[in-house]
Amino acid sequence: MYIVVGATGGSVLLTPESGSPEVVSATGFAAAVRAAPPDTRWVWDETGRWYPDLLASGVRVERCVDLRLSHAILRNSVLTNDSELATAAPGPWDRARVEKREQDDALFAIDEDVELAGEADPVAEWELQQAAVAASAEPGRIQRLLAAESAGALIAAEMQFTGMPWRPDVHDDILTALLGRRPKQGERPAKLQALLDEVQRLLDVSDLNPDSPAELLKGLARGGVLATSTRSWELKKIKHPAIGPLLEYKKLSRLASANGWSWLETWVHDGRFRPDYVVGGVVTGRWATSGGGALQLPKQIRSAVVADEGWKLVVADAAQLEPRILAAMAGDRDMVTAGAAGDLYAGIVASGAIDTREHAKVALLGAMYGATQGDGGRLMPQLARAYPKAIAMVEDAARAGEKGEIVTTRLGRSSPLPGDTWRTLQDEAYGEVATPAAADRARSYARSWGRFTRNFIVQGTAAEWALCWMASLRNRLTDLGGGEWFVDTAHLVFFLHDEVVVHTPAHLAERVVEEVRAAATDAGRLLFGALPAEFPLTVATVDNYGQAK
DNA sequence: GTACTGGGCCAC
DNA sequence: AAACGTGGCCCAGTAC
Repeated sequence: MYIVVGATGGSVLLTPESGSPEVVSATGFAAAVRAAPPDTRWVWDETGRWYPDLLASGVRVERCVDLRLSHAILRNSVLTNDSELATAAPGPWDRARVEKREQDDALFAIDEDVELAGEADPVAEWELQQAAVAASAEPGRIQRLLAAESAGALIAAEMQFTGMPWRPDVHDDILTALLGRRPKQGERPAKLQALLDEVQRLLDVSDLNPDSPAELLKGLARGGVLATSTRSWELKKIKHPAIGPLLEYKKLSRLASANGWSWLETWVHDGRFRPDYVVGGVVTGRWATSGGGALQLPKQIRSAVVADEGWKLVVADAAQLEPRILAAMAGDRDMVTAGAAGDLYAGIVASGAIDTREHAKVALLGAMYGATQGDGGRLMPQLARAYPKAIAMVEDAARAGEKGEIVTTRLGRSSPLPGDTWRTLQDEAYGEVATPAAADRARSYARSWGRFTRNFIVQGTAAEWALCWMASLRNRLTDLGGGEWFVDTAHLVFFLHDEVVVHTPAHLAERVVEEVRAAATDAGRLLFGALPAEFPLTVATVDNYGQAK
């Protein structure tokens, strides 16, 4: 049974599947959720607008429908493109998510432009969405995607609520060891200054400014070092005594500016790092984060993520996820078999298709990214001979993109159409006044969009697998129990594309490991049914995140 | 002061 | 080895 949640004035309007609507206060809403049967599906406009307050009141929601996220999928999906929802003009359900800051300003207060009584009525939208799914050629497919996306929204809110355990003292120790003591505002950390002094001395350029690429290039030139750019991998090729300390300066300088003391003060509070996850924030369906750079935590500082006393971190990542997704969605049994024993790349070598593991890896990555040069590009024909179905699938996706067509993931997330510039360029290339240069440019843009669609189907389907994995894991962790929710129970605290971190009481850790693996099997079945595609995990039970991998 | 862009680098 | 996908963030430089 579902209950649609809407706002009316300062109150909450609850419209159940059967029975009459009810108006409750904000606090009454939390009580109503607590009192409802646990399998109630709460249908609301946006999870980030309702769930944080419920969590703060100690109320957990098992299932929801996030109408905004679902709307975005249904509007674009080829599986529902005939629906009333998809053919209507863009409306309030197409707006961007409510920013967290705005939510803080006005918790249950309603903005004029998102007034729910009118055209943004969640009851009407919910009906349109159900109709769109029901009329779809494959309702089960899109249904699973919507369920996974909404579960993801709940998980994102819960992870932000609990936060990832973070020890500022350990972080500070790491910074101090690498950079020296925390400097005064506007000063360079001691070790950075020492490295810079050395670079300037070795180049004999006393005013070299390392922090501006353009200035650095000029400074290097004055010291007799001719570089074409200041990229680390370019500088590495140059033999000069100043290059070593310069590269070290760049590395440490990045750490200081991106994840240094000011990051710590801004993003870690009360021993927790609480990133703002943006579910479906990437076109492919991957998550993004806003603020704190949670998806780019450098390995250098991961040991500051320390389990609480008496707790453990279970860190699990899906090994070679994207190539396995490619094999499974293409139904390429030979490639699936190559991955069955554990290491897919080793399996490809064992099958005789490619000579070394390293070559197998770059060839496969090249197939998914659209490599044309280097080892990746060179090995493609070999890979295509050994695994024709898998390679044909990504090649077809690339050809579709080059023609400006839409491609779709396993569960039904469709790619956007290329923009106006793209179309104009293509049209010009075939027009009356076409020049060779225009044709080249058009071809280059077309190929570029082909690489996007090629990657979209794999990355997007991998994102679906990861959502199903997490959704299943969340249910399994709930079933594990252990006491008061979050206080005594294992829960997700971090997600990174193909990797999860569970914070768990130490005595539950072994069972969490089993559930994480079982959830991966669930995800494989949800996406690929009976096809025996393996999605092995690397799992580590550790005291700090730095010990994993 | 704010808004935007490009260079660079971190993650997957 | 360095060109091949998705991002975010920081910084410097520039335009307004």
